[in-house]
Amino acid sequence: MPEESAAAVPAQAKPAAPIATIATLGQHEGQSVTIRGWLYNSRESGKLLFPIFRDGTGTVQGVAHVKSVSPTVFGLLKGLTQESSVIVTGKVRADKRAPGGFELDVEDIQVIQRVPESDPYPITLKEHGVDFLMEHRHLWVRSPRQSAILRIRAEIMRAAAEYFDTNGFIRTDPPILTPAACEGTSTLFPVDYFGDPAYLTQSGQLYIEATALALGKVYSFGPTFRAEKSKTRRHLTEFWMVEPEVAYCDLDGLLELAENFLSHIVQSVVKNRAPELAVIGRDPARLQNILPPFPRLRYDKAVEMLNQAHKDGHLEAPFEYGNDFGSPDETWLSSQFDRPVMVHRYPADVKAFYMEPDPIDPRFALCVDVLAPEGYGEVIGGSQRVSSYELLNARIDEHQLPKEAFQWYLDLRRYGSVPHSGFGMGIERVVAWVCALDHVRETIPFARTLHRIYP
RNA sequence: UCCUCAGUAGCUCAAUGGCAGAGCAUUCGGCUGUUAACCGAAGGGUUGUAGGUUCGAGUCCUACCUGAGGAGCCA
Repeated sequence: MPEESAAAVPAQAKPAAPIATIATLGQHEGQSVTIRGWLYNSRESGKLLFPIFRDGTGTVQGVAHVKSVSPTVFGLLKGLTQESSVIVTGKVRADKRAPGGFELDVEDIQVIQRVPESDPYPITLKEHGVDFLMEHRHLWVRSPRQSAILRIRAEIMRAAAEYFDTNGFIRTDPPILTPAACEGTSTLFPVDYFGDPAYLTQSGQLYIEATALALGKVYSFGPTFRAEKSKTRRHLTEFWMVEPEVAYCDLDGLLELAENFLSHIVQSVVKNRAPELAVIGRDPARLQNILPPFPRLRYDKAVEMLNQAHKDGHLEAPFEYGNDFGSPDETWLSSQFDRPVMVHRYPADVKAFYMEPDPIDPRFALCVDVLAPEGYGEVIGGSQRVSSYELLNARIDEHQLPKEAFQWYLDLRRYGSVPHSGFGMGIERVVAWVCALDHVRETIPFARTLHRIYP
């Protein structure tokens, strides 16, 4: 700790009690412990005070009676302001009335910084609007609900990396600054690269195809950027994506990978983040059900379902065969299953240039979209990649992509081309689904959306 | 880019074209088991901006600004 910080602590005797976190108070029942945190809220009833402390791991209610603590401690606690930082010592006591099962009988307290009444903490315990909360995101993340979501996000990211790291994948992160588009240039953020145009990556896929042909099984994990002017509950301009790419893997192998990967992530959250799921009110029963195999659904069959749904009045617009699914279509489809549904073999015309055509019927692409249940829609998009040099070359021409920029990508088909497959999974959409959130802006510490880049 | 909705106290929201209001927060007082504690009192306003209609505009009209939801596109 820097000396300035140490000097800011009131000159009192060091607390004799061991440091503990609120999440592990149950291990210290009957003992005195020290909590380092903040005042979340305070209820006062005359000579009896109920300060609620938080420390990032949870919240606990303290109890302080005027006769049970020193006049100094009582004076510090009485009228203490929300979010003042405190180091508090007290005895852990089991109490049926406490939401977490334990209370803290306060013995001593140091106020590290007292929030002044003249400039109170802006986020009260009452309701707030979206705009206000996003303007104060740097403080909003302190709320128990937001903290729990960020803990679940961290678990999802940890479990994703764990799955690949323990299944023979090598992490190879692609560049974030790129010379050209992966699929067209309209949705890229341009940057000035020493006088030359460059762009922030919108997918690492092309690069990890290269490392997959070097290392066999690889994955990347990092931020991606899309300058799409989308204003919906599932879009961010900056989001995190995890992308595996596997040499000698076909579409069937990719589907197996996707269902095993996704269920590992969800089961890890159920196992390791049960308290957080409880804080946000998410029923773990719906998540425990997310086990392989996931249902497979051909595009043709999905279209039949959508047409029937339109006839039955569940969907407003009739679905036109050959199109990609719109948001309402995806939402309806994904709400028909109790686990993620894997829609495969879309018409090649509506899909990306690098997707391998189905040898049985080349009008369809060997691709898959994994739609999360409960109406959350697409969380994974992937495909088997074109492995033929001639076909890929022709596709690049058809899509009028700059041939020069793709020479290195074509090299992958010149020298030892093999069937290979991969997918991308958007972390924020998975977090939104696992946490049952209304909007992805709560799934990332500082969301970047259209028209919002502060704080 | 298009469609729809919203902007009033620090926050969440009321106010038939006719005196600018409430709850929370803040301040003061009360309360020995409170669970977004409660009870009493006080302070707090250029109604997003600029025009217009009207005896009179928070309210109606026009433009703009800001935000939200959705479409398209995507993970």
